[in-house]
Amino acid sequence: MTSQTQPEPTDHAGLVGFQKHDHQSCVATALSTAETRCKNEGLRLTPVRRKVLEMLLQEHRALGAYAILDNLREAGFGSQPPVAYRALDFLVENGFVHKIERLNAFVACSHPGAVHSPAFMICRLCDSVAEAQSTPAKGSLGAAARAVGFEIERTVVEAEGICPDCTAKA
Amino acid sequence: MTSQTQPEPTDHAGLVGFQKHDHQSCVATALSTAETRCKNEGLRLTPVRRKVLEMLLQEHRALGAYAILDNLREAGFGSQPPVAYRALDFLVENGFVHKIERLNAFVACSHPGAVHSPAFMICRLCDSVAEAQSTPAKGSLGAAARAVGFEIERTVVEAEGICPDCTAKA
DNA sequence: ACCCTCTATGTGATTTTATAACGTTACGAG
DNA sequence: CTCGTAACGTTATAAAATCACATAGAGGGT
Repeated sequence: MTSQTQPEPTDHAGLVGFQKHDHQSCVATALSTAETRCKNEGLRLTPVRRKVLEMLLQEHRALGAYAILDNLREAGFGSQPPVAYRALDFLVENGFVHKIERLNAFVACSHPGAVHSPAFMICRLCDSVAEAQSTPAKGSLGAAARAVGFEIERTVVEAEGICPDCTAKA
Repeated sequence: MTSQTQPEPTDHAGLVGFQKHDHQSCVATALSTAETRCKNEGLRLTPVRRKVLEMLLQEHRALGAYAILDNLREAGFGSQPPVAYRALDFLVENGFVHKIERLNAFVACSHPGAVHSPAFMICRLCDSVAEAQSTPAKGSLGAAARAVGFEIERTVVEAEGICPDCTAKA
């Protein structure tokens, strides 16, 4: 029962932003980039945190905290919710991972390094998630905010729909 | 204990989109507009649903499902979660209410009638929520979606920050 | 009016998501 | 080495959402 909620060995692994790519090298690159950045900035990419990031990079889709926790347990880490949530907090705060509010789930960042305000495309059929850049302050929302004097600190932009793969299948 | 999680009698009542207005008449108008629309479209604005909508119109901020439920209980309706969630489902499906994903909470729609894709400004200090229009398909997200062939069905756009009122106070 | 059906409501139980609280471990600065 | 802090592990609990099933009500056809 312990792995009941764990995702299947994914077959989405070939997609980033719905496009094929060499997934193994993409994971490896992202991990080592993260390691470098942590070293430079004095952040501690501990084993739990690293494992969570690796797991999320491996899947190009959003995983719930409890799916992540199952995976951690199997890897020999602590098995209580705070273990997963703390690692996720660290990764989110430092921009390695984003939370998808719509799904109460988490994805690895596809544009590591640069500060950015991400936007997501979420396929409601296969659950894959692609990350794009958004410029929320520039559109009508930004205009509205300026008009009333609202100071934007952070934005959540998530589009739900059908990914090209699923469109093709149908 | 039953009203523990209920919101204080609000002092946000004077604001829509962070602007002063005659709140009582705004609530009354919105309610009767909803009634008319339901009649025209054969929708049933039952007592529970009406009560939930009224409650959300009264507060110009997001209420959690359990705060709503407390209020329903006090008004003599059923007191179990599905009562609130079902009313909310109806109201959201028909555009009378929006869910704020960031807060797992609900607000009355400020632009009833027209089909629209809303955007929200959420004050992290006072929790007030203002609704604006967004045109997600027109910005960089829309461009990204078209580029990869993602078909957008629905968008979540939520800005978190400080409202003009709270800025003034600080 | 009656029955029938479909929708909505009420309730208990459970699942899923997230946090609080507290003791222990271990890293890193001095 | 030792001290302070950050990270971890665990128990417990809170908050958000859904499932399952029984009852009540509204509206249509006759």
